Parts: sequence; structure tokens; C-alpha cells
Amino acid sequence: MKLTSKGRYAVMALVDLARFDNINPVSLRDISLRQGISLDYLEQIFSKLRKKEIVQSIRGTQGGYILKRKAKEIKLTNIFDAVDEKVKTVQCKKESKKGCNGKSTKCLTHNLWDELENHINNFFEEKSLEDLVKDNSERRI
Amino acid sequence: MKLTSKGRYAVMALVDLARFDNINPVSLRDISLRQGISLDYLEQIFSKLRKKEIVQSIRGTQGGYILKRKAKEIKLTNIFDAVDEKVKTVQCKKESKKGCNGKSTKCLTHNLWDELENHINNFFEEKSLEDLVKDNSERRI
DNA sequence: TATAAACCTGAGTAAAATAGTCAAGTATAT
DNA sequence: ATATACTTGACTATTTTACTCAGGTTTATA
Ligand code: FES
Ligand code: FES
Repeated sequence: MKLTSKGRYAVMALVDLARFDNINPVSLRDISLRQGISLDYLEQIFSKLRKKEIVQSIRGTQGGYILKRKAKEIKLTNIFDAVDEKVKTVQCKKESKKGCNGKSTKCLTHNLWDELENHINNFFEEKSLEDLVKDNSERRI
Repeated sequence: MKLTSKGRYAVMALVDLARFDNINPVSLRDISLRQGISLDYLEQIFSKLRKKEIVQSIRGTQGGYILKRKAKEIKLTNIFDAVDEKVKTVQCKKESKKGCNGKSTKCLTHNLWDELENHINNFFEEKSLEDLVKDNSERRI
């Protein structure tokens, strides 16, 4: 079970962006330099974040990105959802009555993985971008 | 973030095995048929489980595997550890003072991922094989 | 109005991880 | 003897990841 770079970078970039929230748009180039993430890769990620209305883009010179919603209202779960970093523990289709083994009942471990999925998602639903920015500025004092 | 087949199968196979605990050794062939897991793959998995003393093998005809420890004392975390299904959220080496970005401080999200890792591992440390077997037999009543 | 900064889009690709298979054994109950 | 079942190690196809690359378009500003 591991976190992918895409998810990790998305959050990292947004924390960076959120720290300058509403002062100026932040260019991907700056984020790229500060956080050591490839610019081209960031563009892919921000394209998805924009489509899910987490950030807003401002084109042209002096352009960049700003948050579209308040940092408090952006949960980790929204970010992960936007970049397709999904938690997948069960093998079967949840809606189907069939199990992952192809049989007509769910497998011996289905409930367990379902519980695990909820356990992890709870964590993501609780954390907001604001929390992350705060945690970070506290560390710096 | 997803669970691999190896981890999923390891737990599934052990729940199957634990249900017959100490009556008879259970052959991998039987588990393979009941759970729909390739026999060859099961062999790989049980080789690891044996090395970590979670199961014990009995060779020859009528042979198979039995649990080496009590089901109550086998936690999910032990199983996952045995088959190298590890939870990996941070990118950097935890011991190192360097960050995942190559800089001399930890990145903006390091603490977050560390918390997440603990959150997930807590789940694995709480659940024992006994719990899983019970959950399952209850469902059947 | 020329220019450069910055966003935008889609395709392509190398490397890594996963999910197995395959082959050739050894041990033991019957 | 023989069939059942564990043991071991190598090998491979597929999928996923983590990017790169090549072209755009928009807009502030000199
Ligand atoms: S994971 Fe859902 S049936 Fe096995
Ligand atoms: S994950 Fe540890 S420094 Fe970034």
C-alpha cells in the first residue's frame, strides 16, 4: 500500500500555494523550484485540480494559480479525488453482489477491506488544507 | 493507494486456514480451490508466512499447513510484514534528516504522511486473525 | 506591438512494480 | 511404489507510475 507521487505532489504543491493565498497568484514555475517537482508534471496535476474547482488559473505574465475555495473547505479527500489518487482496498465491485473470487457471495475478507477503506478515508475527510498550512507555520516558529 | 493481491490473498488464505485450525492441516490445494487463488502463487505466499513463523508446514500426503501461533496472537500487521505488504506514505528515508526534495529539511507534507502511516498501521495492529474468523462465522449464522 | 512569462493539452515512453507462471525438485502417509 | 503435498528459484507478461515532449494560447508590460 503506497501513496503515489501524484497524490503526494498535489498536496505538497497546494500547501505551498495556500501559504501565499490571495496575495498573488503563484506560478507553477515557483512551486516547481521551491518543492523540486517537475514543471511539466505539475501542469498535469493542476489541470486536474482546476477541473475539480480546487484552484483557479490566471493566464498571462504575472499569472499563476490561486485557491478557488477557502483553505478550510478543501479537504484532503477533495484533493485526492481530483487527481485520481483513490484508496482501493477491495478487489470486487462494491455494488455487485458477486465476490472477488467470482462466486456469488463476498469473500472472507471483503468486510475487512471495506472497514480499512473507511478508516483511511476518515483521515482524509478530517484534514483540511488549512490544517496543513497551520501545522507547517507552527513548526517554523 | 491500493492493497496488493499478495497482501489480500495472504489474509484471505489465513482466514480460510484458521477456520480449520488444529483439526487437520489444510493443504494449499484446498485453499486454492475454495478461494480461487493460484496454487503456485499461494506457495510463494506461504513460504514467506512460514519463514516468519506464522504457519507451520507438514509435508507429505495428508500434509498441509497449520497455524504456528494462536489466531488471537496473529495480528494483521504480522501477516503484512511477512509478505512484504508494507504501508509506505513518506518518500524520504525516515531516519535521514534530509527531505524527499533533497533539501536539508523535511518537506511540507512529511508530518502529514507520517501521521497517515500511523493511522493505517494502528488498524493493522488492532485486528487479529481471530477477530476475522469470528466476524465471518457470525455473518453465517 | 513585440516579447516573454505563464497557462494549456494530448501524446508518448522508460522504468518499476505487480501478479503471476514454470520447472524441477524433496518428504511422507498409505 | 506412488501419489500427495510442500520447497525453491527463476522467469515473464501486464499494468501502473512517473514522468517527458511538443506543440499550442493568453496576457502584462516595456
Ligand atoms: S474483496 Fe469484495 S469480495 Fe473479495
Ligand atoms: S516525505 Fe519526508 S521529506 Fe517529504
